[in-house]
Amino acid sequence: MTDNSSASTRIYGGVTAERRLEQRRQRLVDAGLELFGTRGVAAVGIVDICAEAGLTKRYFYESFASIDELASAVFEQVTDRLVEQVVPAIVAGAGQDPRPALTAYFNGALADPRIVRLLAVEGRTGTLAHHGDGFATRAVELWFSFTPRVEGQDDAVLRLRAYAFAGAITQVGLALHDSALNLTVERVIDELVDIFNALVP
Amino acid sequence: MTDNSSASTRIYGGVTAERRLEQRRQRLVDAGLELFGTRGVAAVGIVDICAEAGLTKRYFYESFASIDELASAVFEQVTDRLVEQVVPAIVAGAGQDPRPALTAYFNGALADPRIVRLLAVEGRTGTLAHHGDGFATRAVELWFSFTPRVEGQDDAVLRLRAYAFAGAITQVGLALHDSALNLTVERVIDELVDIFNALVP
DNA sequence: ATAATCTGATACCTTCGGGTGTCAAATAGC
DNA sequence: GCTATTTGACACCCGAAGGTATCAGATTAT
Repeated sequence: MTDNSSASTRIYGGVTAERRLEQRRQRLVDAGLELFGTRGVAAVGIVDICAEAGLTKRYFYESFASIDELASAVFEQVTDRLVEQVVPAIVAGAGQDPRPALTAYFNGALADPRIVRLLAVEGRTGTLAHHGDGFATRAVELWFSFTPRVEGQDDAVLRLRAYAFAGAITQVGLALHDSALNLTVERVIDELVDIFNALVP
Repeated sequence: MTDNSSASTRIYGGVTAERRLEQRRQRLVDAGLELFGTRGVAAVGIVDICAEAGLTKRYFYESFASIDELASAVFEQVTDRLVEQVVPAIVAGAGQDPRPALTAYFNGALADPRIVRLLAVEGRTGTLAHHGDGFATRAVELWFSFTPRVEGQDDAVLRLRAYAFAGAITQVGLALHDSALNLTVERVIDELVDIFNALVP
């Protein structure tokens, strides 16, 4: 049963109504990543989003009911893509070599200041706090699922180290952009690998 | 030359006008720590501050020109006190034993969720970003001044590790409050000491 | 060609918070 | 007791942003 049975739905510019809506929605999400990732969620209004997306309010409310709803969508899209990129790299490392995973994380997140800010700052405040917690949980679970359990090792301690490492990566990502860490990409990844090995004995 | 020469300044409730003003200002700063540290700066208005402080707008503008100005004052007071508490502990450790410093940091910052949030989240956004950077710089400089330099060691790498450790502490502080790190205070400090030693070879 | 509908711009209403001013009650000096 | 100052409460204005509605022009189906 296709949606064609609906009364009014035309083809414009050669694209389906459904697809046009989807494109507009994506433009709004892109605008959200840009503005949320640079100015911060709290400093962005609906009109700002529309201006950045090249659309009008009308199309904002077509896809979202509020700024927070858009922010959620942006956060979800960013984190979903990140997991998609990192998980295969973890599998490739086979729980032994952390380098592929860290390289993937670097390319997928640390390389983009907007994503760094979204994860490190915006994901902890306001409505996004819930999503941020969810992402942190996912990350720690990933860590657990790929870290070899040592007999007699306390789980709580492992968990603490997982959070510690997550915080370390995040802070390095922030320092990488707004201050001067005069290091090449390879150098930074090397250091992250060292830190990882230092935390997982 | 005392300020008594001024025309109009009475004693109320047994306290000087100057001191009354100072007390009101401090009540506003306290209210700021409470609200900024729980709801976040962006979600707090002037009337909220006044309600929390038990004062009216009039006395807000007596000491501050805007919410951001109050936020700056709160941040400065918190970080100043923190440095006052931690620096002697660093000196006590004599650049060898990190435990006194980490214990002091724990008691002065990690133990209070409002301060954790202020440092980890609010200090990175909006007007406070500048102050947050300043505090991070102070912390890293402290790290450098008390970390023995190894001959041939790259400064940039040391700097990266300083940021990494700062991020680790911050993240552990966050996890400590909003999720369940089932560990005693002593245990957490023990782990932080271990992580410190792992990062400073 | 004509009607239907999609689009984009803009006008409008409403709410909320910042910021200022006024006023009565309380307290201190004389 | 009487005046002046301090205080707290409240009323008011104004601009910014959210949210809704209207309208002309462009595009497509018949």
